[in-house]
Amino acid sequence: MDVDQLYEKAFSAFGPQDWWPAETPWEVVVGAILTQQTSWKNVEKAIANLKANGLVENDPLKLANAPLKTIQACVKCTGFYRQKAGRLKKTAAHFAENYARIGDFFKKPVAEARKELLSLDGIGPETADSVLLYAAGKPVFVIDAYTHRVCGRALGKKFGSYSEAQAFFEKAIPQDAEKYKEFHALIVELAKRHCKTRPICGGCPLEKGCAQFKASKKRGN
DNA sequence: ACCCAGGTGGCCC
DNA sequence: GGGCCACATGGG
Repeated sequence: MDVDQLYEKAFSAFGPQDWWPAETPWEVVVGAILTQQTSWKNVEKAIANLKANGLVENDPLKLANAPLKTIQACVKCTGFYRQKAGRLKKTAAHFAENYARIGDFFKKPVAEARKELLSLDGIGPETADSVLLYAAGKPVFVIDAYTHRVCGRALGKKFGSYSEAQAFFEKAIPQDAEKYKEFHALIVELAKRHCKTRPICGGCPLEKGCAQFKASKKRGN
């Protein structure tokens, strides 16, 4: 199975994912940091907490000026809360200090924006690329643990590094941000429906005989 | 009582 | 460049 087939199969099985629901691009940045090693469910709670305190609008100023303790309390439910609160505040301060509007940052050339994101504490390749794709709308393919897992199974691939995996997908798929968004979401969906840590039933999870796929459909998740 | 979650940075070799 | 570890809460 190649990359196109994987996409088509996953899309026809799951449909459009409408991923990363956020009211503003800045909210995507906040969510991207919070979701590290954490389920999205808890991130939703944390964002609701932040919003209840008026700390997330389409600009980082409020968060940059908020007391650390307040931010910590809001994001506690996402784990690593001392780290995340500090990193959120520092990231917000960076954008507040350097840009009149956060949108100015998203207009920068991808390479430049990516480098800048990676220079911030708490933003690594996946978080940076999530921001570039889902907040800035740049055609950057996001790699996560699921991508490595799913591709190991479905594509019979083993990527040695983040950049290697990213280069593979960006070469295999036309540079289309909407498609990249959908594809990444489908990969996550695909991975979630199957065994978490063990190789899947001997092959592609989307094949008809896949017992786990059937079971997950039955569960309705 | 485990295991896992839409990672990252520091330290070591 | 890769391998381990701390970071921490919430849910299965």
